[in-house]
Amino acid sequence: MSVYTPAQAVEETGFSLDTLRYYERIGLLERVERNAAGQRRFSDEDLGWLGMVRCLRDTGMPIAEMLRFAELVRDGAHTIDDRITLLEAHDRDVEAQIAQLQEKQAAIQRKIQYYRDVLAISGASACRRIEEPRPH
Amino acid sequence: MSVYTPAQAVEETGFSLDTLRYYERIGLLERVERNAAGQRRFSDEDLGWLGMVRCLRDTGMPIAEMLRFAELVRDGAHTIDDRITLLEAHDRDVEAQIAQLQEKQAAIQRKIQYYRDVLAISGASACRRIEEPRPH
DNA sequence: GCTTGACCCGGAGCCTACTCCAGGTGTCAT
DNA sequence: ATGACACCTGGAGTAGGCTCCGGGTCAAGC
Repeated sequence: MSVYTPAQAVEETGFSLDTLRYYERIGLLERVERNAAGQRRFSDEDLGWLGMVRCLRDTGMPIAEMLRFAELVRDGAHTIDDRITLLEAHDRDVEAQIAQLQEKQAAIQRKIQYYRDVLAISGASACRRIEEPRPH
Repeated sequence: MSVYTPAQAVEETGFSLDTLRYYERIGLLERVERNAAGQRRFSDEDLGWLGMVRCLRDTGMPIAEMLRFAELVRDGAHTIDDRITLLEAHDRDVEAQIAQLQEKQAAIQRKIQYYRDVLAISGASACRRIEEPRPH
């Protein structure tokens, strides 16, 4: 059970201090404790939650939906079904993102190979003229 | 060698008409032909390029970098090395995105499983008290 | 006792990538 | 010939997600 200064929270979470304050303002992060001087002291729980936020954010969940999730968490144990439903939907979403990235990546790699072929042909001394059927 | 009305181009590319006009304005798409009445007539080449743009956009390339790529394409065959370099960098970027998504997805799935376990335990009649070590 | 540095707050500003608007034009069916 | 419709233009506005600013407060070292 330790506490963390703002600088330490930045270090641990990878969010900027401005972002942490922003998340607190919009209610994505519950009001963080303050010391006597009014400075934030983050708890392990805060950092745990921020880890979850990072995970959701990095997988493309919009803030509005993270807020819905935060609300469910705040509302207690009887929302666990709903949390599962939300996370499952997001999981499917991430799955789709991965599939789409892989598909487009293959296209990019084909394009790279196409360019390599163009270079190889134009470099071959026997063949000075270059056909460029798809010029981009 | 066919031409496409704006509505057909929207259909084929999946971009909105506003987006197509926006891309033309910023130079991501070269000036599209107009008919006598001033209306756009998209060519196969335009649609091919837009396919590339969609691919790059969907894999997270920012517009500024797509503009760099567009410039290389416009500058002709001697920029093919640079195009390969750019696309290879992007390919690595996409690879990293996929890896990161997979990693975070695993964390989400663990969280879902954790919630399922909580439900299972709290549902078991022998055990009314719920331990929630990580309450989110 | 004074500066430096880390932090506070509310509010304004910014960047990206569109998206919408107002007013106008050409085409076609009724 | 009169709508309805698809489209045009330049410019303004929007949404999401931060990021920066100005003015102020404490604590610590010199």
